[in-house]
Amino acid sequence: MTGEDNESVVKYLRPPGATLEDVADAAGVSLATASRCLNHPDSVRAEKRQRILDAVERLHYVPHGAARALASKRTRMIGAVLPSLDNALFGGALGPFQKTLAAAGYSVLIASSDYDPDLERTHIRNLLESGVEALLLVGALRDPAIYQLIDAKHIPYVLSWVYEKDQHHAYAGFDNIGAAIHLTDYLMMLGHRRFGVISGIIEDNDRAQLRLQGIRSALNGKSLDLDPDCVFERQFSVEDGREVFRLMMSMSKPPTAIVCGAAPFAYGALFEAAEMGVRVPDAVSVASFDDMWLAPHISPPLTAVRTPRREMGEQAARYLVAKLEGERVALPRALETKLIVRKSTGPAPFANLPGSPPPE
Amino acid sequence: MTGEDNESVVKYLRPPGATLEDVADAAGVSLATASRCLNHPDSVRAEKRQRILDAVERLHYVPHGAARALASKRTRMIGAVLPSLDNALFGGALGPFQKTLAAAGYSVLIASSDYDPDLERTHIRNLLESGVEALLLVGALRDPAIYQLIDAKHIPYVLSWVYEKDQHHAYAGFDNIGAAIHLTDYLMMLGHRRFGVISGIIEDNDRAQLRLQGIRSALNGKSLDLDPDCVFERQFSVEDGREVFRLMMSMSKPPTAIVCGAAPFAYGALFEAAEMGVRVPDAVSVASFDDMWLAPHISPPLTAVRTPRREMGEQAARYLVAKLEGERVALPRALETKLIVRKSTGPAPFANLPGSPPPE
DNA sequence: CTGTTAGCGCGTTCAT
DNA sequence: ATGAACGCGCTAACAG
Repeated sequence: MTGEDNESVVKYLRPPGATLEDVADAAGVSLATASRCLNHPDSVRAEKRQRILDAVERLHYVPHGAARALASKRTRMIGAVLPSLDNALFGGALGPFQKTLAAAGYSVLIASSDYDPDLERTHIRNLLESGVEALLLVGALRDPAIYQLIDAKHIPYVLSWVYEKDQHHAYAGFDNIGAAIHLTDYLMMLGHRRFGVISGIIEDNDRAQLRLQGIRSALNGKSLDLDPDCVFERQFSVEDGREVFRLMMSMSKPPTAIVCGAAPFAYGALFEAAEMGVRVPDAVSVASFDDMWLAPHISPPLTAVRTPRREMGEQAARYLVAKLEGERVALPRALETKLIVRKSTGPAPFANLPGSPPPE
Repeated sequence: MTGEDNESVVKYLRPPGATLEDVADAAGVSLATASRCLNHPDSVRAEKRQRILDAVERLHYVPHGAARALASKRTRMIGAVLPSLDNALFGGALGPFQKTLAAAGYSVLIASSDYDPDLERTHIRNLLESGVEALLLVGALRDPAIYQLIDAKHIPYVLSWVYEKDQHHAYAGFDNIGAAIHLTDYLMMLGHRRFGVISGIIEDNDRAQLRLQGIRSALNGKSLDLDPDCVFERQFSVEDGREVFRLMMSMSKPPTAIVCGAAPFAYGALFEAAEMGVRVPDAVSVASFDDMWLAPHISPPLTAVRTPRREMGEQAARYLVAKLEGERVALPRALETKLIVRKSTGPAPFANLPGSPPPE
């Protein structure tokens, strides 16, 4: 790429901006006093304080974060590694997370893992090196070595999008299994017995695993099984939703209810249904995780599980701040999901009423 | 504390985490050599290098970012202040931005301004204090004092989402006026003469200003005027899009073409049209900025201007990295927008062919 | 190639 | 209330 000739290596050097010492000199006080003035204003006589503040203003003094961090052992930075930044899903948590932290005086360093465990590990490491005082991660499933790495630094972290009752981690999340069971139960109550599932890629994604597990569990509870042929694993995309829907409808015995592990799948299914002339929910019901802004507007309006994205971001932020401020805080509790029933789900075709067994 | 052999007493007092000195000791080399080993591996004899790397491994050594930053004057952090993180719009640039930077060894500190200039100023200041080596901002319109602040630090920055030919700033953006003109011209070519506009809040938002300006300019080019009563300024939301659409349709002389400054407005308009039974594009055409994933799927598929979000993120990242690496780089060129014509736009009702004046 | 040394800019004891 | 001095952990000359 660029030349290796050592003498022409251009380095980035920050031209010396004003330092606290400059400010101190300009104000005719000692470095120590200037420092106090900025960090503990009350411990400095008003008169000098004014002089110092004036100098700060005049010299356009900006504190040097690294120096401050080194001396105080505080960076006031918090890291967040999310699977993706490109969509509204994780942004829905990241925004509030950042906002809450900013209000408390913290900055946030972000990185996206692209659903790649190795990339995530790398980013976590880098964030740790950058000196983040805490971490926000998504999901709990990762190499234990990563947790060791974090623990070795003794920094607090929160796992979002999942929740376990154990004490191993702090969670700012919800019960994926429970939500999936709830959704599936609702569908079964409508008479559905044959289910189709469009899931995200299971590997390395515990949210997807848990949701699938919940669906199976609910089915088993009614002595039903999830036909493996009816479970499709795809990358999150509308197109894949469309494709899988088409696939399902072409089966000899299509499912009467389709559960989508994420919103794009459901949108795709609904769009494809409209295009194919398949009536939803008359011919087939479609339900989804992640109630997003589009859900109430799409046709038919989508029945979906609201995942508490804003709440996760805020709760995670509050928890971490409390931890960092040294407060004794309890582990956050599970956040609620809510099944929002709209028009994309209805009674199973030929459904018997609840109570009478399905025809078989 | 019992059984402390004198050797470990010192360490005991130290904060968690091995330091480079510990590594050096453990490897039986000097601090300097250990440092070199990590930063310029080739300048250390293979044998010692191995010993050092082993020690690093064994002690779980993690470099101390702040210390490194202080000594090297490099933080390898880049800041980004976006109006919002909650939606896919800015995420569409942020993701690629972060990815590109990560590949080059940089981390990104983010903050959302919520379209609030004061908040933005605060965040920029904080990022500067945090030691970011460069900045990504959205739009060019802000208090000159902010640019002075940034310039005082001599750090490079890029303005995204807008583009000007001047040399004052580096842009990773596109020509909002040109895109708006192009879109409006297209609509006029279809015979439209009476336009409605749903714009974002103009104040402090130059993208919105520019787009409106472009629409006006195109109209003026055909000796037409934009009726002030047909211009609505709203917060970006589907609901506002719906509301404004309803308002417009209830006018005595409704516009035959609606230009939306952002996607949510267009979605809202289309949803509301469907609900009201207003036929698009037969009764009214709807077009929008920001071609997003939904555009091709919504009904009718939305005619929209594709804004180069990914490209902006990548170009901004590449430019900043090049700058920071000391390369002589030209200011980035304007990125292309593209009008994607779909089914939401069509000939104006009762339209005369291009050339013959509209009935009046 | 390697070790010694001098800071980087600031917070924080200590004295006063 | 204030100042002098030390050191945070590391990089980058500078010698050897």
